[in-house]
Amino acid sequence: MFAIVDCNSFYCSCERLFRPDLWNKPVVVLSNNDGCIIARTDEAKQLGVGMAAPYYQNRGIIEQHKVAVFSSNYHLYGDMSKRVMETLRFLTSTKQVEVYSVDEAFVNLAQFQPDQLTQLAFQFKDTVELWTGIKVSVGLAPSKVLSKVANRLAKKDKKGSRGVMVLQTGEQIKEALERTPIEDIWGVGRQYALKLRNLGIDNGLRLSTMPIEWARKNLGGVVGTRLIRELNGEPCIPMKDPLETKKMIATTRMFGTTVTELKDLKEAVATYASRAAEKLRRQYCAASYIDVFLVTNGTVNEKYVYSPQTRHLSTNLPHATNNTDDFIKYAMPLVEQLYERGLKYLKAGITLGEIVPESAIQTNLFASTMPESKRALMDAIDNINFSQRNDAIKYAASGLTRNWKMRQEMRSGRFTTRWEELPDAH
DNA sequence: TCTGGGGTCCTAGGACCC
DNA sequence: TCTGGGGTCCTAGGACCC
Repeated sequence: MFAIVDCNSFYCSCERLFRPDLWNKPVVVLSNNDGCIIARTDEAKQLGVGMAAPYYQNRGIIEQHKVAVFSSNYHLYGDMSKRVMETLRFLTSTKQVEVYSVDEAFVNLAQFQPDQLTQLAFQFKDTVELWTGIKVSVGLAPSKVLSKVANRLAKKDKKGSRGVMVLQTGEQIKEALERTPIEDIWGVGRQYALKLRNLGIDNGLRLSTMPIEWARKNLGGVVGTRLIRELNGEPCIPMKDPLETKKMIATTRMFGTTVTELKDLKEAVATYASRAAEKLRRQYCAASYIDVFLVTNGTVNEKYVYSPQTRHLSTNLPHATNNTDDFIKYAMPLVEQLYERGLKYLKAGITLGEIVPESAIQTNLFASTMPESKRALMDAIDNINFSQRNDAIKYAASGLTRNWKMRQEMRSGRFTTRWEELPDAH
């Protein structure tokens, strides 16, 4: 059996922790650059605020109903997420918890008896809420896909289910699948939902009765066959090893305003390279492949139409590294080659690939390896930047003025990770 | 003019997830 | 005027090998 524990409107719940006056009031959180709505509470949902919808399209409703609006505050959400995950590990064991995303985790329950499960599910919920203040929904079932089905139903009917749904018997599973529209099945996205609906397959139960071979042909091969099996209670998606490292690391951002100058693009990419290198060092890895991309949108002379175009270039480094200045050194020429005067730039990003453990860096005979002192310097920069403020120390290539920097006009305090932003108690 | 039957590795792109 | 920022897995097709 598997459990999925999912935080309710996670980003909004984090904001409410420090704003008790917003309890039971509509709240939304915006994406970087304050572009889209990426989290909303039930109250905001009921007002008709769309998910992942551009902010400006919902501005009318938001202002009319005095919905509280926050820019995203990833320091706060990241820290609260850690606390939730630690609680789950405490209740089971480190090895059985798979952090699936910032606000949800799978828990492998193989070690528990069937008659303990319902009580355990409530224990997860009550303990997380007591220790962190974050409300969660819990779904339990024989496979990961079914646990997601259970979780969704628990969330939909918070009063009736008290936030917990356990699917153990065939009857329970059947009924739950019948109540789940096809597009709400984990693994069925927009394309497949359309295809399935056209075939008259409109809920989870119908999909579960389709032949495996049909799924292989029509739902993405192996992925489709796994989905059908999971719906039938056969676990096919294993728990992920928490020690596995990422295969690629990317840092990309929209610009706060339209960028046209090469200098600004280079500053932005240098900044993203620093950030990506930090992520790499945090998992004790090194990379030898860089891909830089720019997204353009028409020319400076044309009138504005939203039709973004991506261009990218990559290069292989002579040896794997996790040193920020190596990445900047190799990324800058790529930016220069990609740049074309007269275009408007919306967004840029960098992806690092060919990732290997730091300990296994294959050094090129002719390239000098990173000396000890260099790694110590990187560690020092990371520590200062984490404990003080971001970019307290940065590379000159990242620029000082940063015209392109994203907007974050409504961000709350970093209450749990910055001493100077600790909330006052009155 | 015609012309086997395997393999491997790589890239691009689709589809999905949060 | 205005549309996020990450990731994963899989397949198809081309190039190349013997």
